[in-house]
Amino acid sequence: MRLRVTTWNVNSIRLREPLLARLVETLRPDVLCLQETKIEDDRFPYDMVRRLGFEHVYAHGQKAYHGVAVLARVPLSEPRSMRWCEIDHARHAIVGLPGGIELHNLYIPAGGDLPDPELNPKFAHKLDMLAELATWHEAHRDDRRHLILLGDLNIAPLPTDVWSHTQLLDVVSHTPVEVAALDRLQRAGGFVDAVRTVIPAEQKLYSWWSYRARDWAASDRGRRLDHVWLSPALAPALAAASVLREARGWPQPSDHVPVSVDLDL
DNA sequence: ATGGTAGGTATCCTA
Repeated sequence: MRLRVTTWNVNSIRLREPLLARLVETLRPDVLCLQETKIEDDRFPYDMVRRLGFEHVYAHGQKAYHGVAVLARVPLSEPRSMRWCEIDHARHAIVGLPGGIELHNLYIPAGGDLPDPELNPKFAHKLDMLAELATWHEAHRDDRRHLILLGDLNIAPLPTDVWSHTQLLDVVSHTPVEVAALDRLQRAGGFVDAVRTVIPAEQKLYSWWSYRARDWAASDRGRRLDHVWLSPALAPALAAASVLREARGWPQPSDHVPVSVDLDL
């Protein structure tokens, strides 16, 4: 069985119905993981996503901010959420997928503008959530398990994951302290960066472009903030990975584009 | 160096 799993920060699900339809036409993902749905669960557009072919849905959202959801053509098991840093943000959905896979859909805090946890509580929250996740994965690691960790991690770890490594070293999303926190989480689960397995680290690769650019494509000042990681036992199933750059040019776009992997199970 | 845009909400927050 081949499973296509896609992650996409939609920046409001209510505004993206036409783009979700276009994504389904373009990629036909079997599992579509969303972040920044910005809607409470009882108002989630279940009918709309069912019309797009996703019969199985787990939404974990809140009003106006954050919110994650998993839409699937295949059955989901044991849907649940996790709460971190004793803050009630909807940032983490977990579901079981066929083949004994456990999927973690994450929306890591963006972290504000100032990269100093003493002065900026949003940056402190970002580092704290990453640290708590790392500790959790260290404690629960079992290399026989099939895990997918994906989502908007709001960090571009490699020099080629940003348009200018030197100019972004003190910009939140690419600071050394964030990259170290993300590395610790990756090592905690032994996770393989699926997209960089397929697309070499020498190649510039972005999944987000600011809305504020006059011409996002011409300036191309992007960052790779969206990731798909696989646990060691699942990594051999990786068959393909891609970033749908063209989606940034679709009408009324999200500032993020979909990132996908194909798994042969 | 600064400000630029988008989305949700209810007048300013977050990204």
